[in-house]
Amino acid sequence: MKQNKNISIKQIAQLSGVSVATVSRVINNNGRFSEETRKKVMKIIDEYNYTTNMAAKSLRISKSKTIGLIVPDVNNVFFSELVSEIEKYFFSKGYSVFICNTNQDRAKEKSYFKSLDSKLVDGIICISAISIDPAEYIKRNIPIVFINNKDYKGYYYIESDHYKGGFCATEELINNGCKRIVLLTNNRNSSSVDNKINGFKNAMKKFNIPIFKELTLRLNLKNGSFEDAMQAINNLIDNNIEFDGIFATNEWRAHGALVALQQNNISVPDKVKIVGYDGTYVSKYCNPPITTIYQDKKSLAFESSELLLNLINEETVDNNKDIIIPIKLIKRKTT
Amino acid sequence: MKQNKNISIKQIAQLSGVSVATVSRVINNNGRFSEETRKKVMKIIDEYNYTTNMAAKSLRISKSKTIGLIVPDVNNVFFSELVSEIEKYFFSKGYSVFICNTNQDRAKEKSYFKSLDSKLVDGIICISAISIDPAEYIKRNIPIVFINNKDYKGYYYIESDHYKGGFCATEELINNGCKRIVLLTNNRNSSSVDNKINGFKNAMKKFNIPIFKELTLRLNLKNGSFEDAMQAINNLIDNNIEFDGIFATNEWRAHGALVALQQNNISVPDKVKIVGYDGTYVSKYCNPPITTIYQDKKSLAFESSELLLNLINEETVDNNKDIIIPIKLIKRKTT
DNA sequence: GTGAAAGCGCTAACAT
DNA sequence: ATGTTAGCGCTTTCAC
Repeated sequence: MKQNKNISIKQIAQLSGVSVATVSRVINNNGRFSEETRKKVMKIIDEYNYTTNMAAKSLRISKSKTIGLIVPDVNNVFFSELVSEIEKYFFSKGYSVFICNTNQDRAKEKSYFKSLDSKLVDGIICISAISIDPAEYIKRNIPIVFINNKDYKGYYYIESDHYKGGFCATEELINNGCKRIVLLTNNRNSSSVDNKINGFKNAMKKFNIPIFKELTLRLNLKNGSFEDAMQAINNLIDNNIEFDGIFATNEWRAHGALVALQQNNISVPDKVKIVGYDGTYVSKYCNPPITTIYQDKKSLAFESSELLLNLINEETVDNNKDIIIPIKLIKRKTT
Repeated sequence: MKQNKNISIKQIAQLSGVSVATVSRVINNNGRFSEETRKKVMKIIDEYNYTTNMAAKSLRISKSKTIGLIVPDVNNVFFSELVSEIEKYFFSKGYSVFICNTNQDRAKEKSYFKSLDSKLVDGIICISAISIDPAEYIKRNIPIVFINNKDYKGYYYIESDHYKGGFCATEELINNGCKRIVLLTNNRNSSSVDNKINGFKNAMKKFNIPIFKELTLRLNLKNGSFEDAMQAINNLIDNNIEFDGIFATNEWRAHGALVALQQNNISVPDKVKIVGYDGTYVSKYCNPPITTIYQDKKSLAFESSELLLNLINEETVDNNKDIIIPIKLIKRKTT
């Protein structure tokens, strides 16, 4: 490295005695240059430790080797696992990723769509429970892939088999003798929640177990899933509402429920059984570990990343716009 | 919005009957235009829902309204809390952030430095245990701020008071009667680990408690902190090495130790006391909750973000290159 | 207060 | 195989 300031193609051209076009061809390996010139040019490039100015390149080719990743909350393990897998994939392909945390805030999400568009990202992966239709905010024709969300038509989406997830979770409780099952979920209407609930309902129906209104808890997120779930279960106990099973649609809720029961000296799984959802370390390392529905985060991340990259590269893509990833039940100590 | 394709300043100029220079002045509020022209121009801008092409702007002004955030592993709560706080801060200032997960991989970190440089980020925040001196890979003169790492000279850094953290953790164990204290940490030599260890040693010295070599466990990260810590503690037990206190330098290790003890029916805190480090929900929600040293993640994130932004804006910055954030002991059920 | 024009670093069409 | 050149969209200097 001869100097600290970055060098441009123009200067490389001068230093190596060729034209800028040739330098560009060498750099991008576009052919139409001799081996000899390649060496000359590469020598200078190495010597000066040249790196391309991506702003200029992006401006010129309208691609940025950059994607946007929209996520409700990196702070939640389930999402952070997806983030790290997606980042890993795109890093390996030479892309950088903008992390866009929405905190379920529509205005923020909107603003991020605009900003990603203006920064010329080549594509977007959107993991978001409530989200908005990007079409209004993205002017350029770039691909967008949704994870666990098919609320908007016309996009590609990848999701876990939430219907089956809801069904299996419920079935597990029923198979273990539960008759009064609490559904512990949020109050959002999104395809993933809907599917879990449908699975729950159909399992209940199949085994002729009644669904009680007072046991159907659709929590409004206030203090975080854990605290809200704890409080909700405490409410049931305080009001002497009986229950012997809990299906929680994420693991913070499952864990909150578990802790509430323990604090009230209600034995798990003897008196009450619990099934959680996601398959993160929350259910794995708590005490006792919680039976859960495992979402395959690696596949979710891989399939969506690969699909997005194919769409970016305009490779022919399977016409099926919906990829469903199987879930599985992990039996542990709460059922 | 009249059309889907994005519109350029040139077209806005034509549509509003002024020059591109004037449009640019209006957009950037640079003065030297009349209120009347402002209205004319803004009307077209709104009508066509114009957004600036950041690649072009970046190229021109050599700034991108973008920062890089280098982090060992978003998947670890401690880091993800920092990430989400930093992202929130920069979003509010109109910046986007590139998430760069290094997984402690030097090559990846190197590669990210280059790529961030070539994408014209305006600054970098680096949270990284082992890291490399960025100077070699960043050609442009942009500010870089380190969190919890002062291994490289000449940069600004923000860190928790790890010396005091190590000291307080150890003191807490000693005050609770521990005589044979296990130090459970990693085998990296970084300023933050060194400081924790110094705090540990000085506390031991102050109270005249001997440090035993067989209790000084500097783990090589293999299966994750939790698993490695579990195994290390199991090793001690299997080899009949006595101990009555554990200072773990993060909470996964503290939790792993706790679980290992529980599986061996060793009562915590009766037989062995544990103090962890970081102050995430890992120590808060496990059973029993673990006494820990709390790092103020919000302050860490805020101070480093604000400092970086000031440096980017070339505002005069306190000459002190080292900001130390106080830690505190959170007493819970394991001491 | 406004406009013309240069140029940031790059690619690609066209010419040779 | 190589060079010339236009132009991506923007800001900014300079002239008026």
